[in-house]
Amino acid sequence: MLSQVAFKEPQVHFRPHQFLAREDEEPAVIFQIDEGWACRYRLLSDGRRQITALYLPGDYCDPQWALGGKPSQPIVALTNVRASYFPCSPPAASGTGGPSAFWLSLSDMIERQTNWMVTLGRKTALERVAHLLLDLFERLRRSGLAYGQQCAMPLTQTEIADMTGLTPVHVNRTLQLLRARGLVELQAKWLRIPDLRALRQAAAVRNQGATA
Amino acid sequence: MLSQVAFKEPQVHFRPHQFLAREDEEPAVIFQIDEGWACRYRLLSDGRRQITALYLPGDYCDPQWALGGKPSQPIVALTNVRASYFPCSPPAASGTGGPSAFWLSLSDMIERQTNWMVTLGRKTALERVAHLLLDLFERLRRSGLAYGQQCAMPLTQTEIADMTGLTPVHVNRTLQLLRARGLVELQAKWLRIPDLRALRQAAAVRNQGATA
DNA sequence: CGGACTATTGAAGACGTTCAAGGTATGTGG
DNA sequence: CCACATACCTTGAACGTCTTCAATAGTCCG
Repeated sequence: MLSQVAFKEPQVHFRPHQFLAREDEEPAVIFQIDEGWACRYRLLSDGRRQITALYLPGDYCDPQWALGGKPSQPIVALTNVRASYFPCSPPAASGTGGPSAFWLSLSDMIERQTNWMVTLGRKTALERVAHLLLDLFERLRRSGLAYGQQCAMPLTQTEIADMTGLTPVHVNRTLQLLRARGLVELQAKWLRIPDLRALRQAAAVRNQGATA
Repeated sequence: MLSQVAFKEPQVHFRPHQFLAREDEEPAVIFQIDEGWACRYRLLSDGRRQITALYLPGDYCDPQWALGGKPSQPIVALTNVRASYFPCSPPAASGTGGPSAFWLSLSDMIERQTNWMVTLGRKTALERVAHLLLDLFERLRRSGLAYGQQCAMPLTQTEIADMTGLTPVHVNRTLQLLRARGLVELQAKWLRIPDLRALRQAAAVRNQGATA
């Protein structure tokens, strides 16, 4: 599939549920998502699923592959995805002054992963869902994909459950609680956050610098 | 690699509860643990604590610092710790054939972190504690610090609770369950695993290659 | 020997799960 | 345009795992 080399940036498309990478398969390339959402996950033998990373436009997928080793978890498209790709060797190796954007993005991902360990280990359902919605909004905003206080939110409640370590039923009830408290407006795959500060507090996350 | 530097390496010692690094403080050096255990954690405003990484002998602390950015979580010694240290720039940048041991260790750490997200999000108390003990044993064994089926286990039940996202009380009960089922023997800070395969199954982890 | 931390036990309660059913939206082919 | 299928969302009730609170016993170390 990837063998077709184009003149410009090589690009590739995926439909929902299509795999960008499979478990234990040597990755041929690293993707950069141009449009759409994807996720990495692990399935336990009895069907329990945990999503361990979400890839949004601009994200590398997966930066870790540049360090060597096969992907231990599959990556699948959640929506239609358009992506560029390039060889697995780190783009423009470090050493040239500051760390490149690529390595910074790896650092970001590790940081985000660490924050999620805290959320999964110690937070209530409300805090978990709040953290997720907040995370999505702020990442999309940094990429210029937020419009005022709004952004896209294509995840189903089952997918939210698999990110937050809850059941879909309880995610449903938790979203109702968040709506009832006026912390989020969420409908038709579109998210609006009336009061970012309030949601941050509800998510029990450290106050990031940017408040604008 | 780093442990084989001929001339005297600079070394430091830490006592239990002493900080190796504080939050938001520019790290001056990267440590390599020579002896003892340390951990990274985050504290929520109401006192909930989640440990997000455990550093055992041989581990770098923290490899992520080579990518730039300040540590967002403190690192504290759990036991007496002896450590070497060196500047934060990545030791012997990559490009010389395969990735260096340093980068592989970063890759290991990311992998371990991802596995912990699955455990914290989707596993029962028994599976969590089993996973932790298994993880410790296998890491120590790889460093030659296991003796047959046994290894040191200096963590208190409260520390186990802060790793597994449980309460100390429930950790206590879960350990009793593990003992009653003959999956672990644990006393006087010493761990024995009678049947590694059985414990792996109880932990619901993917079967690693090495079974010996 | 005293004090602080660690481990253990019991009882009550909360948060989230499970099971089951019904309702709503979306897309497809006739 | 409708009938139908599939996925997604919503609601209720019962249950279970883990938490919380509280008290006692054990261990370490000056």
